[in-house]
Amino acid sequence: MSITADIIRGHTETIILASLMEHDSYGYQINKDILRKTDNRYELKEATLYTAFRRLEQAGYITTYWGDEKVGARRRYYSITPEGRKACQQGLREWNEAKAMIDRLLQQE
Amino acid sequence: MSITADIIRGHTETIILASLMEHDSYGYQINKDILRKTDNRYELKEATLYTAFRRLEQAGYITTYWGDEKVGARRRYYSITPEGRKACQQGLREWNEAKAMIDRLLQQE
DNA sequence: GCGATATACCTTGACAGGCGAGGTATCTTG
DNA sequence: CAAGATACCTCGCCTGTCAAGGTATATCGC
Repeated sequence: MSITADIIRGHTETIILASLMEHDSYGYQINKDILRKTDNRYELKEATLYTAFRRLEQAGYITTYWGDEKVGARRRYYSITPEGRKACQQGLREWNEAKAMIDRLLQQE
Repeated sequence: MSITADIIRGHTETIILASLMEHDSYGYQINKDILRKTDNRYELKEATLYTAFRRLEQAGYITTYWGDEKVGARRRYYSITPEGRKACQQGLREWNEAKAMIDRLLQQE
């Protein structure tokens, strides 16, 4: 188990949604953005990423379309829905609440 | 899935160890302490709590002994070991790192 | 031209932690 | 004497993660 594996668990979907709040994107790019934002310290495993996409799609939080790349590999783009935006905000609220709670439990003075 | 279920996941062990850093305690008490510290907003499920104790014991992070209660139900006390203290500090470091990372990913300005 | 590497997508099956449901026993309070 | 609090425990399911495997295209060095 990697350092951050289980700690991130449960935030994956919110992290993806937060990334899509900025603009439509595709799997590979989203992961590279995460890597960049964390100074190369973290990125999602591909299997985790793509299973999360399926869940988010099923939940109606994202929609998908194929890009029309003339060169290079095809890209499947994702777009966040209004419900997804709500879920993202909700996830953010929950994160802040949980963060305060865990901080208190771990007694950080 | 409750609000904090998956978010807490992975912190359970550190939370228990942090509680035992203060003083020896027993399952029921630890959970009530957690409940108190979170203003009645969170407590571990019993099954989660006791399976975590087994893992921590197996890992050598805690030792256990039976209390000598004259009245009431018997209590199994837990005591943190030096290795447990190290693990707790390590867990705390990881939490702080992960917290900063997630905060950045969720773009909280 | 060819192997390596990067880009870009995907699925399967195993694994581990959380937890619902169920169990035991003691003490207190109405 | 029933109900609820205290106090312990296990079994088996569920769900998210991820190692391992797969596909295809483009680029870069030799």
